[in-house]
Amino acid sequence: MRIGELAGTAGVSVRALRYYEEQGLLASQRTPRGQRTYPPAAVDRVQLIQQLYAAGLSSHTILELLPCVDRGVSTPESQARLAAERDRIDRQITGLLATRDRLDAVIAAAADPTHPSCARMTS
Amino acid sequence: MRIGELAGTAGVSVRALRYYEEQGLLASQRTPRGQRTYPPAAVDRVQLIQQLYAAGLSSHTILELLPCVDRGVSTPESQARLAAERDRIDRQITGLLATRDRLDAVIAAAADPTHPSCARMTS
DNA sequence: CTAAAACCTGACGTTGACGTCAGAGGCAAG
DNA sequence: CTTGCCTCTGACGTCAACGTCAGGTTTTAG
Repeated sequence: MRIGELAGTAGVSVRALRYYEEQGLLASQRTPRGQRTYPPAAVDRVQLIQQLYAAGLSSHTILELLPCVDRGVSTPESQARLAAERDRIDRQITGLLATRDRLDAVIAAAADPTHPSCARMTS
Repeated sequence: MRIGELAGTAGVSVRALRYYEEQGLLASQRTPRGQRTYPPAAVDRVQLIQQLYAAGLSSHTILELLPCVDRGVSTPESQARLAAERDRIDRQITGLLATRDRLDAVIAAAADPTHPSCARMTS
């Protein structure tokens, strides 16, 4: 498949795919005229990259961990990095849970007429 | 308290506090000579701001939601924004949980000698 | 009183993951 | 053949939350 189709299927921009290649995260075959070609498996690969970006990993870190996550190839360094990122994500989840609960409490307080710390017009 | 003490207590930089004030997130009294002064409650305020930043909210959004979270003052717009941000955080948590589980699986696979998809030197 | 430390206001620099534009070429349909 | 869409490289633009530096004032310790 060509780059436009991959972008549409994986839900990212064409620019993003070229950027991933530039960062060494995504390989491509080239036609004799220089156009990029991808195997179907590239869709999963791109979505994995997106998932790791969404978790706050940088291009550099993803580059280090991709062989590990994608094909199980690992070194002591990548294992340590992997564990470190896992812990970071874990702390991030903990913080987000606390924030969500705090927002929930505010929402509940605003919806509760018996405890309006704010001015309500429901009379 | 002055800005340096607040920064040290709340765990942020002096520059960040000035930035928060610039964004309208943090008020300060001024001495006759122009130095900023804060009440003790500013510590909690700053930590709340930090918590919201860490949850991915922008300065603009925090500005909109701070009266709501901090003092329960709310409008229909801020309530909608609040619910939207809560849902976004919820989806973010879901995604992070999936990512964490994926990393855990990779870590477990690497530590498991009975299923080494990678090359191991443990002979 | 003096020197260090803290504070002030601008204002430019940083970083990462792309967006966007320019200019040139490639590819299937009619 | 040509029209219109897709693709290419290269390079500058963006945006947010600060970092950092310059040049000057204020507060504090001794």
